[in-house]
Amino acid sequence: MLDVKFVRDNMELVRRMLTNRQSDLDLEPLLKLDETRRSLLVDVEEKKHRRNVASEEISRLKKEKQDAAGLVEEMKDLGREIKSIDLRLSEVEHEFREFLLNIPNVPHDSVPVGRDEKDNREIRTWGEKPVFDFEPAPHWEIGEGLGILDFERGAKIAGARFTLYWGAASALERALICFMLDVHTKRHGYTEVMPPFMVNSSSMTGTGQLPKFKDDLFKLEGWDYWLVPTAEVPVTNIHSGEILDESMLPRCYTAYTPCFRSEAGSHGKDTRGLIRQHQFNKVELVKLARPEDSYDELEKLLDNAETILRELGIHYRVVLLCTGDMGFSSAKTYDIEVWLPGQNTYREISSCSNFEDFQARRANIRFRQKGRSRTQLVHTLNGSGLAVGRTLVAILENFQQEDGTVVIPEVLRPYMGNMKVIQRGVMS
RNA sequence: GGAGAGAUGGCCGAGUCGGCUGAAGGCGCUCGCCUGCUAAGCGAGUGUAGGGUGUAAAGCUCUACCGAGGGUUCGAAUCCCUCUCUCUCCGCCA
Repeated sequence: MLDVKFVRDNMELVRRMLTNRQSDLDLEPLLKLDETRRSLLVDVEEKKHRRNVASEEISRLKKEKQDAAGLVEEMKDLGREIKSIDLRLSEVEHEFREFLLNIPNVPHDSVPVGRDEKDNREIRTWGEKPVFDFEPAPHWEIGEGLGILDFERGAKIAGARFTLYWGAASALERALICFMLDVHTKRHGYTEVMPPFMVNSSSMTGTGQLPKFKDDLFKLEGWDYWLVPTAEVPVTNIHSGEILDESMLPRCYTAYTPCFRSEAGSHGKDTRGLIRQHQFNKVELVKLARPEDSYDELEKLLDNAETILRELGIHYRVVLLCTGDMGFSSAKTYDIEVWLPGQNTYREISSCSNFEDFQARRANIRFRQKGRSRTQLVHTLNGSGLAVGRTLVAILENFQQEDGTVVIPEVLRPYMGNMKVIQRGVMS
């Protein structure tokens, strides 16, 4: 959520921002609502003041045993007026807030202006595409061939976009989670948390999933509970409504959670394999930082996420998203795209963003600086570190051998009872 | 699921028959004084948000907030209703 005062004072900038984001949102209604809201506020507050003064007067008169009936009558009328203005005010305020909640964040100056993913800017690459002396297979063929990924039964148990892992695949998934958490906690200094996997509407609004992206979420019938689409939601909201001490910043949290997404609007896209599932595992990195540090923290967070792929020895590239391709809440986003030889393409495996104070204003996360009386909003950041399912995909495709087996990266072997190669399993 | 107790400022904790209580008292914290050092002592200050005024900061001023929402009343932390959360006991359960 943007600050109204900022919108009011920077109309041209905000309009340009909306154009750059390919949005045709008209800001006029917002200004109108803001004006109405403030004039009602001035009116009702003045009336409340009068009432407060009169109430004291009544109390005084009564103490002195004098007649206050006239004043009481007058105040009855005033009370009715106040009530009706308050009612209108709350309607206007609600509408006003809804509008504000639907305006996307302003991209940082360093973000390239562009239409779609074709205008994203490649920042760097790491490693090289592996060379095969055979035709590399896509992961679904490898997984089914080894008997460790069972798409048919996943669909039978739940439906499309659900997969059953067997044996080495589930062990590998578990190993990846442990490995990632260990790297981030022991080497990068993050604190591990395990949050609720369902959250309420207020948390979803805090990080920006609601109200605009309701259709992408799974909601529990009869409850104000939503399945988390990413750990970003519960973890960023850990400090919602709190005022932190400056000495506590930056806060660096890492969390493993499953993620649930409806994938509405992507019918027919990535239907094969593990790329686009309704449920997948992810290790997330979340930071709360001082505004002046947040862009340095973003670079560090990005590097922390890249470390995982470097340790695994898998080729990737880092891409800076352009204005037209960025997420709604983000001010700047880097995607890490991993190389998938079986599909001859790069796929997003992590998205690292600085939201500046956009989420903090919604979730009301502030901090107090020594020597300053005003509280300030923190900056929030997050990134995948990494998407576990897609990492498993990358391992299968990058380390596959001609006989259909897959070599396990060195760093994961201690987590898998020193298994070196995934052989054909016992799916039955 | 059944029975009961509670929710007040950073923390503890008072709020009488509704009125000058944004909230006593204590602790903590900040600044100053005092003191070989430390401890103790003394003095002052110490919530958040929004609006108006101000070029801005400061300041001044108003409004709201005692779990949340609604009601009664000229006026509610205080009375009434609904909800949420916490705690205790019983039952059930991984």
